[in-house]
Amino acid sequence: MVTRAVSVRRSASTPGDLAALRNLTSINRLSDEERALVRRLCVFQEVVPAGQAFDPDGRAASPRLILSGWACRQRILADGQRQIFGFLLPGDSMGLSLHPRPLDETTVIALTRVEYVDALMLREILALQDPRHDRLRRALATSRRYEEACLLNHVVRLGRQSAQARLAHLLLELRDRLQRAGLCTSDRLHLPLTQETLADALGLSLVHVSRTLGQMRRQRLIAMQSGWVTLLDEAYLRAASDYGVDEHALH
Amino acid sequence: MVTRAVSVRRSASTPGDLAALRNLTSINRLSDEERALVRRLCVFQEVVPAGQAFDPDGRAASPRLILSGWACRQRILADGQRQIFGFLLPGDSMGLSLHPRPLDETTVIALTRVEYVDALMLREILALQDPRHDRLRRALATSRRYEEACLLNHVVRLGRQSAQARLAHLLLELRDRLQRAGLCTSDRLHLPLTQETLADALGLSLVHVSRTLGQMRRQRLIAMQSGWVTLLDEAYLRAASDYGVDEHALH
DNA sequence: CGGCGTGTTGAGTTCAATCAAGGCTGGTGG
DNA sequence: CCACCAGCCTTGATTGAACTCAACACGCCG
Repeated sequence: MVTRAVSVRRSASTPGDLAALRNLTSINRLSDEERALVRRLCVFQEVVPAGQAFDPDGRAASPRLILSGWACRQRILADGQRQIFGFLLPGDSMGLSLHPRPLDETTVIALTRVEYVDALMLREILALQDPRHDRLRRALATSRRYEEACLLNHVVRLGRQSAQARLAHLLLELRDRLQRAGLCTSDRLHLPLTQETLADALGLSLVHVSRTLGQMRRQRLIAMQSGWVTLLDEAYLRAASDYGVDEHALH
Repeated sequence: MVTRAVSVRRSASTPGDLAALRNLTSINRLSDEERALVRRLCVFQEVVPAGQAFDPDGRAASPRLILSGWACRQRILADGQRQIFGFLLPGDSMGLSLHPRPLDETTVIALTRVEYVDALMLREILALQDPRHDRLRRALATSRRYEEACLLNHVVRLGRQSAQARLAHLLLELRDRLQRAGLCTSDRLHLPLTQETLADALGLSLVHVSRTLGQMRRQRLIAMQSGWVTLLDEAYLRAASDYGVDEHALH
């Protein structure tokens, strides 16, 4: 049970903003003005250590923009089981939608140390509908739609795919997302997730994830070392997991 | 493969509008003016026979309000398997959101004969942001949020629940939705779904759905006859499927 | 009547869960 | 420095849940 307060650290330095900017601009080129706006936000930079919940006290759910690190949306069931709905990567936002979404009500947990900026002010600025911020607003809306599209893919994985297909599909999706954010190459990604986390996302047991990954390694589909994954046979992985090229075609 | 054109029938009579109105008003009381607006829409009433796709040609996805009958959102995988994302009941809408959502891009299939109204004009009217239509707009937004909340529940079912729990959970959810719409009592609902449809929604095989339902019948948890389901032990079903009372608390 | 869609049931198989043990690594404290 | 522990990963053995294949029953309809 992670219920301690979020540790806070304000800082004028902006080490992480590049990642976030890259992600946003890869979706939709921003104006200099918007870029500067995002950069100014980094005054509100804060940090959550790994394993800790954002908004531990439940109700707050203040909007945030992730600069570095991984987080996930999850629900804990009555019997203690966990289901992960999706992952939040650098450049992703939470709670920024002007129209509240159920996704924004889910618990968010930091999987690694996460640097983020409080985006309360950003939300207020965007709510003004200033046309100068159109591109930024649209970029963030696209990002949210993308998250929802990933949720649909997640349903398909859970409902209709084998353990190996689920893993392959998720790896490809994460690779695509990281690559958009300029955070990985086409065949190699940093995956700071424990196998237990993968299991809770993919509806599998920890043990079976370990076995399946081992099997994929032996089949030379992937290679893993100290948190880095190499996709050795992307064509096969795509075919085996029914991963479409156009799945994420959003405008 | 269902690709024939949607059969169209215009009619001035409005037999189905009551259900839709009831559903909308149960979420948020409408003004007389809004009620009249919805009723006037019934000029655009049309019908799709069971098994047919809405927008068969792909790209259209015109907005609609379902008056009677059941439909589902689904995706067909490369190997022919089907995954159902959720069900659309009388009073539910599709494609009405002003901000396009991935959910609205999914294929929608009529599971029974479906009466609906084309809501293109309604969407245009709502886009005007006329404050007199505030309640209606909010009711529809709530309905969309509800759909998204159901999608999250769906993920939990698929990821972490047994066959029996999945069925129990889904039955309770459908009961709640139908009851809101004034279309069923607290313990008895009309379920016009084949077991194959249930299987494709719950990520199970047709055969296993049949077995599990039979088992639930033998355990006196439910009773079934000719498309009607009776929940004989709601308390047990709730507990066994971890179905929360407050799961659908949306404002 | 025969065919089709749907539901049921049995037998055998497969995939993934569970239980259990051990290994590796990194950190902590004696 | 080393002993110890905790967290994470791996592997084997066993169990169990759900799948597949197959046959058959039922109602409906042309």
